[in-house]
Amino acid sequence: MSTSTALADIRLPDDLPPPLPEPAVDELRLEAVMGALADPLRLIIIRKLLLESEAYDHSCGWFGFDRPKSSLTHHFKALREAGLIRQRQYGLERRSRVRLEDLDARFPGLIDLVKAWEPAAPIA
Amino acid sequence: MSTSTALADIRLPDDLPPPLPEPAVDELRLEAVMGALADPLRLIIIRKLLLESEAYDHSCGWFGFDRPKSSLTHHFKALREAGLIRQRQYGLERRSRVRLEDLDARFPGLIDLVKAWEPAAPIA
DNA sequence: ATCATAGTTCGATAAAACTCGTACATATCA
DNA sequence: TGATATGTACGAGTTTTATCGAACTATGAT
Repeated sequence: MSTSTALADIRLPDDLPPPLPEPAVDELRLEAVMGALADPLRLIIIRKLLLESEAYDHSCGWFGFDRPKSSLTHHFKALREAGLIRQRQYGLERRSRVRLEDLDARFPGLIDLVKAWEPAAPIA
Repeated sequence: MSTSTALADIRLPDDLPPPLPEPAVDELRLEAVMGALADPLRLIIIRKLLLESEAYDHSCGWFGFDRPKSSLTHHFKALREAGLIRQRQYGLERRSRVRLEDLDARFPGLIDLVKAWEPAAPIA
């Protein structure tokens, strides 16, 4: 769980770009999270991040959705503002990851529901 | 878990009024369930049924919401059509219960999320 | 029969949310 | 410097959802 010393709990900037604005853990609201997951495309996004991302964050394009860019921006923003994903700017790309620890802390079991979900129909 | 004989597993009509139209277990959709739970009032309904109902089904009025009746009809219907509650007509009243077994079977862990939820503000 | 009760249905309005085109901003690379 | 790639911001059109009043239905009691 922790590294060798207690001081290791002080996280250094870690060289990562800072996350885009997002709700803090204690600001996460179940109703907002549910609302964000009420959309099939957004469920696909989260599920794909959970099942197929190998420890890397992924840009919008990685998902391969055949949708206008402005639509994708809309959905990724919805996920970020509900607290489901964290986004960081890497040069041109804005990469996303699921806020696993935060979600597990506030809503244990939620992530498993998304993992187990099967889309009704391929949505692209 | 079971009663004395195997034949007891054949459930007799049980003298209950038939449930209003509802999706079958295998028709339950996570996105629909999430959508139904994205509303604070509907979360309150489910949570109150989970925590305060002593093995009885409860009518609309039992909840004590200060809202027009047509609004309550709307929300109870939304919950029923998403598969979260089962409703039966008892004379004048239409009593509701959470579809616990069905939800546990399809979305294990979901109910616990609602149980643990705390409303941001009293909604009435 | 009359009356009150519990809830529905309909219709209108208003507020959100989704979808997408266009224009824009910025980083990377030749 | 200019071209390209990733993604945002804004705005319009469309759809969905919420809210609520008013009229209605059906049950149960007096």
